[in-house]
Amino acid sequence: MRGEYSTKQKTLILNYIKENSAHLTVADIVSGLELQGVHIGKATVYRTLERLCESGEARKFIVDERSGACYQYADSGCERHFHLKCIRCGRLIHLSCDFLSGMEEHIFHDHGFKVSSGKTVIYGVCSHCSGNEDMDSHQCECHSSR
Amino acid sequence: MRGEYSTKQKTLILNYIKENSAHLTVADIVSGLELQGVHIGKATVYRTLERLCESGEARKFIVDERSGACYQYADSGCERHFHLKCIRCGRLIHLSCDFLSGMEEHIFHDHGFKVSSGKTVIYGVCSHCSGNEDMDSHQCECHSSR
DNA sequence: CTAGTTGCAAAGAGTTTGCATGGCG
DNA sequence: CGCCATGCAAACTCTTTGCAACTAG
Repeated sequence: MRGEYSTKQKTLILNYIKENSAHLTVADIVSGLELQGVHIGKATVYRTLERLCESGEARKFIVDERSGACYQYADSGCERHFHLKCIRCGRLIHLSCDFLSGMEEHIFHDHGFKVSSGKTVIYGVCSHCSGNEDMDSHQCECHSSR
Repeated sequence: MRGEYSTKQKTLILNYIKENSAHLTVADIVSGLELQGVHIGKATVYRTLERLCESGEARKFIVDERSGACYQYADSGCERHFHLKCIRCGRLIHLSCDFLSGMEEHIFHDHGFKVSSGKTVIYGVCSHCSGNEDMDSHQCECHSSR
């Protein structure tokens, strides 16, 4: 019996992340709505996003544990393919190709692990970001320091 | 002129993560050393690990923002392996196999995306838990973290 | 001796929780 | 009206920082 109400706040939050395709932190959402004259407590935003993630309407990313989790609107087709998240620009890339489907098969058959591609996010640097920056000065991977 | 001292604490921490192939949180390291009768302040552990990551002797990754970052001794191609996280029991599985290295290559060459395998965690259900496949409401007994 | 390191505790940042009030159905 | 959701603030957790004492080179 999952009686879930559809409240004003939930609608506002969902619309906000729907209209802002970039990844948003909880703070972004709170202050963004504030600019529109809407005040929603951050606890509510956390709790609402949690429910939206459970229902698959939103997706959560952890790019850097320091700056907090990011959320993004997730449309319905996202269950079947992988997501690549650029740790530079925050862009989310939907990637569905046969190779990755094969990978899923491989992991399942050879390692006994049933991959949930909808939940999995592959982190890295997108072509846009890696091309526009000089390769020597950035260590995108092995440096979590800052 | 980066004179970096080689202190007793740094050696102890490095040895500890070297001998424990598992992923360790800062708390794990502090309490693990405590059991050996060695006391090192956690601030020191954080600072030392940061330096070890910079020098490439350790690496850091984030599985779940709630439980904190994990550190691991960096050797034997650890940059090349992925982590599988069971969404049922919370177990973390190291997966290094040629297929996945191939996947990384594929994503880079065909999609222009430089994968950061250290930051990436593949979610799904491990072989231990998949005996009772029932994604929404079931929980198997192998609960570990949190 | 000098500069890097350690330890402790306090400060930060992000997230969660307790509890009373308010709103959906 | 019952139950879920909201808001606020306090509580929590992990991590960082300030500062005095300490130590490797």
